[in-house]
Amino acid sequence: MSPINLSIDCVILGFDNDQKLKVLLIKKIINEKNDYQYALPGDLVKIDEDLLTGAKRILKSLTSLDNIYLKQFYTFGNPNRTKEKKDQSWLRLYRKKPEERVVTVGYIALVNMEEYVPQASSFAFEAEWVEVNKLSQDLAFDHNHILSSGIEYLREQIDHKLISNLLPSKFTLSQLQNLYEILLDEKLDKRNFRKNISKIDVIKKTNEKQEGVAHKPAFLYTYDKVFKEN
Amino acid sequence: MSPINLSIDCVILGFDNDQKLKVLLIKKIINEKNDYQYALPGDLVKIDEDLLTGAKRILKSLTSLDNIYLKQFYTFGNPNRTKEKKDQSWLRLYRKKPEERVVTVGYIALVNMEEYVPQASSFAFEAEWVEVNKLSQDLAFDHNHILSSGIEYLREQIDHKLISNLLPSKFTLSQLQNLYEILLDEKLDKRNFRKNISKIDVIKKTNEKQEGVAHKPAFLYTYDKVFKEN
DNA sequence: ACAAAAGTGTTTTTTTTACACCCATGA
DNA sequence: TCATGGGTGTAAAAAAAACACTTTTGT
Repeated sequence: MSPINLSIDCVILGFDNDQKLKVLLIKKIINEKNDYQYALPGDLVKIDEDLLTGAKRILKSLTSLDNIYLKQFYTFGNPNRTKEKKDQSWLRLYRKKPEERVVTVGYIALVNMEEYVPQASSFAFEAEWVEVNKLSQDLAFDHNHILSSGIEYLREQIDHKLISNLLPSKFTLSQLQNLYEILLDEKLDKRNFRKNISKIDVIKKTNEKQEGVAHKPAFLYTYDKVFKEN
Repeated sequence: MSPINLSIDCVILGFDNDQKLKVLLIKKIINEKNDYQYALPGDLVKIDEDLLTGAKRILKSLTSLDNIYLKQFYTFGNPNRTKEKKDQSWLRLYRKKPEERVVTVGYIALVNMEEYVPQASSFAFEAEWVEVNKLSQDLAFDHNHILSSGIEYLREQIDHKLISNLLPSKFTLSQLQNLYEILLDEKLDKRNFRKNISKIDVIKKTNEKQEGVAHKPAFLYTYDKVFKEN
């Protein structure tokens, strides 16, 4: 039985105040003419590394993002997922055995685009935020499918560990509501939203307020320290 | 980079009318003295087989269970998950490279113990239903952990595809309620339960009734045909 | 003084829970 | 006729949804 390669692909979703959900993609050179292809940051797992450790290493090596909370969401094992013509060129350049099957484990994270600024390295010659809604249907391998599975996973049950990673350490309730609205893709009522948030005991109000805004400054909130550390 | 082996492990939960949740385990011979070890049915994925196809093949080859709806729930990749002493003996007997790392994808199913009667084959010399609550803490590899993850996954959101596989094609609402109570491990109110079920549009009442029972016969219900086929 | 976002409570509607008796059958 | 599980509705409580005005700041 010949070997199956194992890789990890990271769905990194970014958010800033422009109301658009973005995904972090890398550009990969696929031939000597410097043609490129967009892909999720991903690579092979090392022989002795835990999957989560691998996910963090790969993400850092391709985009320099570090200290990100990543969560496994699904494993993609279609035997033909790397066999399409569009993908062979890159595989032949970078993989010792480009014809071999690759099963990939999907990890997801949310990050604050202002706090985490990606810098391409390794075989990524660029790392770029792309608006999810404007995404063309031609990512590498089955990455369009992996991306939509990741987003779907996220919407199914909002995960405060993921969210707390995205937000700055102190944030306003409007920022949080904004994020929910983008993730859920629906408008929420401000008063009801605040009632609900007040029931979440890992979110705490601080005494601090926004500064330098041309309106009534909002109180800042934070995720419980213990919660963030686990 | 030396290869990573990929396997699949199946958490098959069984249910009959004795009110106990059971898991299907196989017995594996671990040495020449015929000592054995309990394990979840699982084996290596073939080089060119889809994960779901592999899960079905492996389950069938070890227990002869066929035509089971299986669902992927998590991938377990701790590099030491097969490295414990207790597991080396079996690995040396059956695996070409017993020292190599194995990442395993967990699949889960629910089956009707009366309809699906396991028969051991391949390296399983027995296939046996074991009550989950009475399970000793010494399954092969990290299978205790995989089993509890599977059960937790199931409880988090009841999946009617899994449930419809478990139940006979026609069932009473008491059978269904019984199943919910075992899965959720709590008593449910009969009237409220029926109100809720009536809102699930893939569950349909038939005109048929139970026969040969020493009490008022219950109407039989069924999952929508289209639903079962997808 | 004005523009901009912050903050705050009450009523209505919907959903969920609690609860008890008669019915049809086989033994 | 008795034991067994089947089947049904309503009221109370809890949760969710709808809704508008005043406040604080910078310009």
